[in-house]
Amino acid sequence: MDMMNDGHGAHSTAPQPEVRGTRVRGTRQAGALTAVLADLPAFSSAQDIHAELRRRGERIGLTTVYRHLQVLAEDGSVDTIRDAGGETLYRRCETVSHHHHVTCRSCGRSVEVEGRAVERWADKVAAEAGYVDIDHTLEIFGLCPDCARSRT
Amino acid sequence: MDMMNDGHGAHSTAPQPEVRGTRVRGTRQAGALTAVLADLPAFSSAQDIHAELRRRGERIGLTTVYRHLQVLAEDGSVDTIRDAGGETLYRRCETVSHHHHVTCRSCGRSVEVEGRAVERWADKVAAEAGYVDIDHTLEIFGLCPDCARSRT
DNA sequence: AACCGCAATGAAAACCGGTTCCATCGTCAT
DNA sequence: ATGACGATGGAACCGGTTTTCATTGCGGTT
Repeated sequence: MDMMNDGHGAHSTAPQPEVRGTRVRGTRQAGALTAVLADLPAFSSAQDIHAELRRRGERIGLTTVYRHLQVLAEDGSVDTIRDAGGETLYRRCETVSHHHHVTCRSCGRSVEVEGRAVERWADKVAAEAGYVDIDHTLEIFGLCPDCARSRT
Repeated sequence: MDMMNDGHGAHSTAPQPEVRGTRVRGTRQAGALTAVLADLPAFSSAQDIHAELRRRGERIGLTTVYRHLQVLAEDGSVDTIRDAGGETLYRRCETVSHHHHVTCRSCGRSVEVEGRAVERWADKVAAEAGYVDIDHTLEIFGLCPDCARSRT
């Protein structure tokens, strides 16, 4: 049931891990994906990212895109959110600490916001109810200035 | 997503609405589903709800369960959340006003909590970023007392 | 009670995002 | 250059949800 993007469960693996002898290989595809992620300012679906890679002339399979995004998400290199349709969206992570997003439901652009107060609140109410091992998800959606304007 | 309320809230919008002539029909299936929802205290998937209906000897199709849950969710008669696997879970709504849930990730049982403070916070930070038409999703997961105990 | 129209139903098929298989490819240490 | 093994990717698969469409049955009418 649950075991996907958990709350940063395991301690990290460095960007370029090196597990005794065998190390992560630098492939053309991995580099291209990283490059595209660096360019995309908005949360995008794996399929959109794959399409963008193809648009740029990269030869890369959808499977590979999914695989890399999964790993990057575990690393904390990319943030993930679920849109209203349940689809997972990805974007390069800007800040390391825990944060939330205000995302444009039209274009996907988002800004990161601190959420310490909310976290404390969540932990508090959950604890009051007797729950333990608490985790939470919080996403804020709206229309960014640009999209709001062009929608008048 | 979009409201599909007929623009005639004229008379009775009761459990058994009858808007002008022929509209919502009182079917065996609809009743059974409502009954099961009334009994289930935890967030359950459409498939689980369907299984429970069958267990009770009801003849009802999975499609119908999905359709009803969809409508009830729009009505606000049932609350919905997404579990970690992206599956939608349903539960009868207890309080009318806006609220959030502290849900057990093991058994699905949940308690409703007020969230005015969080809402204000969400609206504030979003507004500061220039976003409008703000909406948000917030779910808290943990282990309920019972599940925490039996997990020693 | 018999009749009818249309909403409701539901089995099967379509859909869809995402994952797994596995044969092949390409990197990197030697 | 060579070989081993990780990386790749097209196809098959998976599971939840929606759509299709022929059939059913609720309810008002005759």
